[in-house]
Amino acid sequence: MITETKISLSEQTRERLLAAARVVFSESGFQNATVREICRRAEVNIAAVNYYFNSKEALFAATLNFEPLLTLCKQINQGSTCAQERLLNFIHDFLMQLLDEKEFSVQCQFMARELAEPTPVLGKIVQEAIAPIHQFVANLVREIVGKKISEAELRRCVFSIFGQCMYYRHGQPVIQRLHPKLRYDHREIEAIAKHIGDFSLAGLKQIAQNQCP
Amino acid sequence: MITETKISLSEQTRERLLAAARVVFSESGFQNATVREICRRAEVNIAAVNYYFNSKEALFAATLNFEPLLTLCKQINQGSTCAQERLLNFIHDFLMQLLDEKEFSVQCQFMARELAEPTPVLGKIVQEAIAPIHQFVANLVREIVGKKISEAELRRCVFSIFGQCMYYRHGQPVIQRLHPKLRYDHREIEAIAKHIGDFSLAGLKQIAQNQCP
DNA sequence: TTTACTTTAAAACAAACGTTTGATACACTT
DNA sequence: AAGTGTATCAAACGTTTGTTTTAAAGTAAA
Repeated sequence: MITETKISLSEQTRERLLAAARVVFSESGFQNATVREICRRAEVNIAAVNYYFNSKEALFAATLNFEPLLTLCKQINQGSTCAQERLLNFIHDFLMQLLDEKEFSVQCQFMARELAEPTPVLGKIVQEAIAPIHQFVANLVREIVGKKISEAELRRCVFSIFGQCMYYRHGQPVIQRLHPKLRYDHREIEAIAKHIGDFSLAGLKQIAQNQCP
Repeated sequence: MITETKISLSEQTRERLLAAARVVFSESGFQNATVREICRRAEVNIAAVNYYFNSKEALFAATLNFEPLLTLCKQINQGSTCAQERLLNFIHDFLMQLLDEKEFSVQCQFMARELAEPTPVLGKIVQEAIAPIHQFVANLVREIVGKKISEAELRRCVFSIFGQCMYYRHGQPVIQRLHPKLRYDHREIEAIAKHIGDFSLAGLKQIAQNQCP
């Protein structure tokens, strides 16, 4: 049992490091985040990063866990509603994970940040998270607009939906200056989700009409 | 006249510095761009940056010139077509400036980059460029959907339009991995502009219906 | 207690950054 | 011809970064 205590102590610092890393990385991004700041918040020595993980980059990779994002897609797929309804649900849940600061879902923010400033682990993130949920939305869109849509146009529809969602996160520094009073509270996120949902469904319907006139 | 020669030589290095800075800043962003790289490309000494400008930041501020972006808005306003048509024109021209690598319009890319990684001159950029063109699009949207729309909903419409456009630039590293063959040539940009235009006009019509049922 | 191993700690390392220095070359004025 | 101010240059400065080192402390087994 003493062994367990020792391991658990060691695991404690490892976990503290991971927790602090998640926070700092999501706040400052991979590049701006410093190992010193992470260790300071975790209250561990600077050398701990290279002791438990081998590098800052490996620590960053270790903080990645996109399961909640992917289970979101699965759960929505299991719901037996129509494609339109599922798309609305996805937009809502995705925005919640993306914008709600209270909810613990830093993974989504990593994904968002990676779009703008790619890090060495971008490949992993694209493969494990971004590609699957893009595919998920692409499937929904194809169901909605019909199978006659071309690959290129389908891709643009997916980009239109993600672009609208991501702008609220990417543009946050700018949006904050344009509209200082705007806060992403629960009510605002609901309103944004409804807007993007309505806007996109109407857009998709138009694209569908363009395809088979 | 000898004085003129001397001054013009001096101006030459100053201009070479500015030109190189525009390129490097737009390629790598403010933070990632190094003074050494800028000077290397301009073929001037490192000290030139702090000699002609006082700092890297002031050099960056000196590269900013949003006139072409604002004249774009004015030109579109002078056209006497309907609001829908003017919005389509704006989306097209904006995307051209944003995505076309051949056309020399780094300013738009600065604006885009600033969204994701704000620099100390973000305030200036928001004030001089982003706020005006957001206002420009907001006016167009209000013309299209009618005056009953709330400020909040109007804001979301503008974000939807810019979000769609910006995603192609912000998401470029990711998009490149998702669709390696995709290139932003002239034809592709035209297709993107048409897609976002159709998608958005349909979205706006839907929002208008929501407002006055 | 002694031994072997793991974990922590402070300090130093090497590299990269923006910036500054001090010397040098040049053009122009007096 | 001497003096003045400007432009350029190589070199170094002071920080900050991720990483490594080296030794001490702690822990479990012999």
